[in-house]
Amino acid sequence: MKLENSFILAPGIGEKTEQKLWKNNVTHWDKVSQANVIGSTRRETLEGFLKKARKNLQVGNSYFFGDKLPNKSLWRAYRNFEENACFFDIETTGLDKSRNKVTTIAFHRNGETRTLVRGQNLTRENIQREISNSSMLVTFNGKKFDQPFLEHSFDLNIDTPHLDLMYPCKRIGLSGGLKKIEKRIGIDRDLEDVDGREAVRLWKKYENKNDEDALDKLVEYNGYDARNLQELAEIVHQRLESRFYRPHIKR
DNA sequence: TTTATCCTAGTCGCGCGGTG
DNA sequence: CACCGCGCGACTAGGATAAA
Repeated sequence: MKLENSFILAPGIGEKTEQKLWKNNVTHWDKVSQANVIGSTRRETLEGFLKKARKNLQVGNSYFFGDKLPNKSLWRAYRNFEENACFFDIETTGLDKSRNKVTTIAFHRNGETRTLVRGQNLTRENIQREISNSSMLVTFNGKKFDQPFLEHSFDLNIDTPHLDLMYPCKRIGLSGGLKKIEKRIGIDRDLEDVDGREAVRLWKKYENKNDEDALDKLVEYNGYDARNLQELAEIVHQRLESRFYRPHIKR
């Protein structure tokens, strides 16, 4: 499903009203004019809003929808903005953003993975550019870890719509950490022996002993993390759709 | 095993739109 | 005009995660 199938982003429309619309075959913005399940006052308000929404969709303004959709439903914007969605993941020297440093960041967008490395190209400007070129950020637990860590470390203020897959995963019964979820739904991963802890060691090896192989391995691991997020997003979207949309529409 | 953070889900009360 | 259902903001409780 796409944004054009959603109505809860409009003021005065909640889940119940949206489901009523769907049930009556109003499954697209373009069908609102034929809607007879809501009164004319509501319909006119809705159509006025949809006019603005169409404009913002046309120019690809994801921020408009990020503001209107509750986080719980942000996944509905994924199909509309996946082209410039940025799947990203950071590696650090530890958990504490006030004590530890970012070592590498992998950005995966439009099928390409770009990695920033501390001491080479990991700069505020490069991060800023990656973020501002993105319609939407996609992470796992990034709302609590990756984004705040970046904001603190590089004095950034990130307001790009951010789809944190951890919460949708929980809704469809997937929890226990990213690696565990990947295994459960059959996402392959090389470098199975590497985890966050090992990532810290790899960085130390590189930094202290100039071990380029360690850095290569870290970058490769970081890239897998980012790319796997895209696979996960596909699966999560599919499952959310079949659970929270399809049951409400006529076939 | 901890820590801060942000989520979802649930409840409550107010106000409004729609209905008869 | 009286009632019901819904949206919605405010609030609370509880669950789950990051990397080491």
